[in-house]
Amino acid sequence: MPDAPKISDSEWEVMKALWDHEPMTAVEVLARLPHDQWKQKTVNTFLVRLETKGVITSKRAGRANVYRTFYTEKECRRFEGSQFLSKVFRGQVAPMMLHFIENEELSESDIDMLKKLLDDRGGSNG
Amino acid sequence: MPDAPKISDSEWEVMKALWDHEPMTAVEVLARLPHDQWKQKTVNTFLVRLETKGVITSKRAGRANVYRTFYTEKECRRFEGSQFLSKVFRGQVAPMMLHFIENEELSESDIDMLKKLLDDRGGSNG
DNA sequence: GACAATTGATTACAACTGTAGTCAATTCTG
DNA sequence: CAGAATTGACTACAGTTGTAATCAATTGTC
Repeated sequence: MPDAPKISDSEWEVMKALWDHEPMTAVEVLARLPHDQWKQKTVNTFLVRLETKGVITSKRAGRANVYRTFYTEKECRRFEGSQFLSKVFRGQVAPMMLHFIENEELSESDIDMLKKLLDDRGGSNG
Repeated sequence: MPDAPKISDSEWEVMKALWDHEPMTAVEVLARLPHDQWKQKTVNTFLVRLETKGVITSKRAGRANVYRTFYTEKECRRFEGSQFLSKVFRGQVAPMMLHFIENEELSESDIDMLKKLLDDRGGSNG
């Protein structure tokens, strides 16, 4: 998978809607987004831009365009994740993990799950 | 601490240099950045913009402006981190952690450290 | 003191983003 | 078929970002 192009904040919202229910028309995408977040035309613009960037594709079906994603959410997360890691945490994974452990809410079961995952990845304090 | 304003990718590079060695003049900031990344004038622009945004401050010292940060790296990480989390991982911390565990390099000692941290946060699989 | 060097202030300019509106073609509807 | 409704295409326009150059003031240098 080649590097996904840069997806803006608003475009990410559209992408998440699309990943959840693709394929969709522009009207359907709007309906899937939080109410009153954008006008229909705004969503249209985002879809056009995303297609221009090569992140989604479209096909005419009757009167409307039907859109579907070209990259998976996982792929885009990989791209954005490594960008974020290097920009904000200087590429240092452990400090980043520490940050999130300290700053975000983790349930007991989240913690258990993560510990199990870390066990699978090795280390000796399991 | 109020919410830090949005810091762009390039501005983050400047901020990291500043956090490491503040206070600095524009010339010193450039010297601290990876060689040939930007021209002096470009770095100047970033510093001006960061000050306009209220992320750094400056004081005239002789012929040059001396800059220092207004927000700590930790504060900015909190802001960017939660933005990233909600944008890319829909606010779900555990899937995000899982993603990084699966996609980024973690040394044995990183893993041990993280497990200890998780132990301190609770959970039963310690 | 005249000229050179330094450095901030101001200006430039295109691409990307957020947020739509207008125009025009297509398609229902009666 | 004529008018209404739908929907894509195109256009708009300001703010942000990347990337500097020019202009002007200040400060060394001989």
